[in-house]
Amino acid sequence: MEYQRLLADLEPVTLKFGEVLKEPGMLIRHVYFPVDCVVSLLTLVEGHKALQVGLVGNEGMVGMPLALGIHVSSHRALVQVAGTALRMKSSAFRKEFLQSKPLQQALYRYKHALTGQLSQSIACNRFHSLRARFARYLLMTADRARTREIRLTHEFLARMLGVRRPGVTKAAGDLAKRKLIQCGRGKIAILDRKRLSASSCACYRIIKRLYKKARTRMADSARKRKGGMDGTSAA
Amino acid sequence: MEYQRLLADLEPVTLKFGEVLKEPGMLIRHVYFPVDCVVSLLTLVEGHKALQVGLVGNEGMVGMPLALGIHVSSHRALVQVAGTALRMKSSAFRKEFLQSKPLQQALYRYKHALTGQLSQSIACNRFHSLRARFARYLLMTADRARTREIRLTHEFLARMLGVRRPGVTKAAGDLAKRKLIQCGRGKIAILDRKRLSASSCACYRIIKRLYKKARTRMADSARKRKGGMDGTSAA
DNA sequence: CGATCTACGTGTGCTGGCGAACAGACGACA
DNA sequence: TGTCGTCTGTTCGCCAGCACACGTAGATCG
Repeated sequence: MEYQRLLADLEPVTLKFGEVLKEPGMLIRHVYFPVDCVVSLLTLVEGHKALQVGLVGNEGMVGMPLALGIHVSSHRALVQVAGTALRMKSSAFRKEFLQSKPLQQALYRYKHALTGQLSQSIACNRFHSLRARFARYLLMTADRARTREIRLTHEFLARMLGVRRPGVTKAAGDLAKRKLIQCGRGKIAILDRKRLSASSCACYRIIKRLYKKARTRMADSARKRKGGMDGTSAA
Repeated sequence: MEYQRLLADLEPVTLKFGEVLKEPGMLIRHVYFPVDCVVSLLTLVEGHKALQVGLVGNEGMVGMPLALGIHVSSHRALVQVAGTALRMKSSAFRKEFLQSKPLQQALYRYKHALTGQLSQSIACNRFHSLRARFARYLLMTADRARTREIRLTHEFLARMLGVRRPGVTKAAGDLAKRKLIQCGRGKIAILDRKRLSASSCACYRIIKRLYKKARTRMADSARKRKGGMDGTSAA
């Protein structure tokens, strides 16, 4: 099987919350396949602000420019939910990538879905209320972390969403009053996924569908063998 | 030379304003290389609204999913400035694409720049004022149309920017008062590019730099031979 | 077990852009 | 040359989210 080579180059790593895997303009040294961690892709604005533009979990890879032959990162990649990932040196990745058609196909499909996510996010940021975007954010993160509880502060969420902190507190308060989520100090638990999804904008479902279309057995199978996954597929 | 084959498959076409080249979810039948026309990539929202997420001129291609092996469009592609383009059947394009490493490289680089444009647009839509975004839009369109005057109504611009029409009128009025632009019925002329650029957000310069990095001789040379270009490079 | 730090909750005034609506102005075409 | 349709200019009330600011409650640790 051709993934034998791939596996040999994959190295399991533990990623801590807040770790920065990539910085825009910097050389990409490794690609990461998240197993149970979640990584945010951020665009830096005016030097200080950093807005989330993409979210990568088990379904994807951090370091996508390499698949296009670009060796420099265009986003900041920030570990948003700690966990494990499989890591590979850029050189090894390029070598495998050029040799394996299925890997190419899988990553091109993923790239396409990621592009769709970006496009949708532009519209989302233009038209949708903070509350809807906040709900979408929670759902997308929970899906990728495969957990009901998210350990993030309002302050952090505000940065990701590009809004003020009290705005997040208010949005969270609203949803908590309606028993869709439950807030604690530095953590948010989803109580009612279904109704939370109804409170979020359609972007959540649209993006979910994009990744569903893009998914292939390949990436998952590589992870299962090496990463000790639980075998359930990402939502 | 390997572009000889490429040229044989390229067919010059005239594109009228308002023409829709692609519709999301539809099969991609042709790819287009704009010569002196400008094409907007739109994301549809809630069925009726359509927000501009990308702009394609001489520097790029319409139908990029094909370069990733995806045969279905993800955006609406709308001709925003009439003009000519070189068109190629999807099947011919795939064939050439798979055979030509330089073509692959050029398009992957372009794809990377386009991704950067999307990322930047997310931040732009979140943080920047209508006036700044309006100025950016004018500059980007003018750059690609290679003209000082843009023939678009406020109504149309409002749709592209995802705002109300009076909002555009106000933004245009502001800039006109300061002699940066001049408004006529259904047309806007840029009077002072430099100061207009200063009024736009940094996104304009950031995106410009992205495309500058991505540009290669290749795409231009193909166009020059067949398209009768003037030889100046896109701004 | 008290000090301190971090995170959450709330308030006030402000503004950019929204929705709707109307009036004036240019231009094409009869 | 008048008429009509399209495009532009402006207005009014409204609200989400901003900037700034202050108070309070869990956590942590000496």
